Amino acid sequence: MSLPHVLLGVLEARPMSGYELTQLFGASTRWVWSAPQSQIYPALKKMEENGLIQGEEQQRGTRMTRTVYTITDAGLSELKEWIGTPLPIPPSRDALEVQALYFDLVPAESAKRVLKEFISEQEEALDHAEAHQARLLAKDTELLRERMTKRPPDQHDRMARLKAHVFAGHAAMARTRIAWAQEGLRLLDDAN
Amino acid sequence: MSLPHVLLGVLEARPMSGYELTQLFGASTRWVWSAPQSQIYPALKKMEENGLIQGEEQQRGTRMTRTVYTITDAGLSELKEWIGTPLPIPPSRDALEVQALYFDLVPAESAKRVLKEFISEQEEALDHAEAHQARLLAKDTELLRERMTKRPPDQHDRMARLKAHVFAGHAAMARTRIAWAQEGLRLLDDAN
DNA sequence: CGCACCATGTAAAAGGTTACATGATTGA
DNA sequence: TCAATCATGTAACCTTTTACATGGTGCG
Repeated sequence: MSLPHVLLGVLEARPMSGYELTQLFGASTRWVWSAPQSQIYPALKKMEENGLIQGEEQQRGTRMTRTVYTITDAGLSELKEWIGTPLPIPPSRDALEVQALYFDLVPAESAKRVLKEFISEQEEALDHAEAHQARLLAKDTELLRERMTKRPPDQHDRMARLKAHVFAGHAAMARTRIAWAQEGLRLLDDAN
Repeated sequence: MSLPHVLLGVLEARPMSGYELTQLFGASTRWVWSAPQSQIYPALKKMEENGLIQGEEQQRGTRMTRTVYTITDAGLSELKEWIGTPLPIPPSRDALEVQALYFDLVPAESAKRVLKEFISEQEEALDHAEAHQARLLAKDTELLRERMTKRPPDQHDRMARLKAHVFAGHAAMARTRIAWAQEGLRLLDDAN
């Protein structure tokens, strides 16, 4: 039940088309949420039916139209209510943990290959999170600027710090995971 | 594609019925994987069709039967291959992070309520992970004992340490998340 | 003209959740 | 006899993934 709320959160910054949203959510494992295009267009339609957003058709060139969606008052209050609602803990389902649980069944080399690949992915995630955190603290992202224009300047610092904190968390998690995997490499090397 | 492998991993310890497996995977958000009963029975059937496990019907009382599944050689090699295969990074999809990204839209009190609930869940997870880690290091869990009976004693320490390491990771992640949420509480309290 | 990008959809399948349904056994 | 637990399934629904499908626009 979260995708609509994530979309509302983005549209709170400014109106966007389905295409723009697919770019944001697409491919990049890097942002806080990911969703393919095939999920986004139907979601937008349903949200419009429910009155959470309002689509406006715009002409592009002669015979191409794009629909730009704006969050409605109803959408904004739905979003605010959701943000303040404690959600049920999602069930844990981490395949790497399962693999690690059974590392004793395979040659140390195989297990180490899995961990090393994981470490390099997490290092990339760490870099990305730190970079984004810095950009937010510097108030140097497009969406944050859009959001700030609608709010009194004395709130801008707090907005930036709260958003940066999410990516600080991302980074901290990546560091913890890397340390865990490195300890795993050490354990695998230990003579039995 | 992971549920069958998780089931294989458990059945590597000893043969079990669908019922026993549902107990293990049930409800408890606490173990490494969770799955409802309605997923487990069909999965077992399919795995038997694929020759990964072998079911044996046992009589219970007069007119009740249970099917106990044993991992086959094919199942064991499938499991081992999977354990050594680096898996694609799952897309990030953490609803709390999305909420936190928009905490500036709601009263600090609402946001703090969400974080506090999260902290107490994570504290519980932390306790559980530490306890399980200790139990594994002490070689004091039923399944680990079963597994050790099939392996030379000089491997037992390594088995226990590798499995304990998974829960050490769980614990480390919980600690990181708690620290993150506490920093969030501080930021929310900061005057704008 | 051709290529990169803009723009929007549908369909099929897989994975997961919740609810419904049924009955036997064990022990207090 | 009553309740807790043992034991196994199906059905409907929702979410997510992968793939297919189509065409316009802008620029070099």
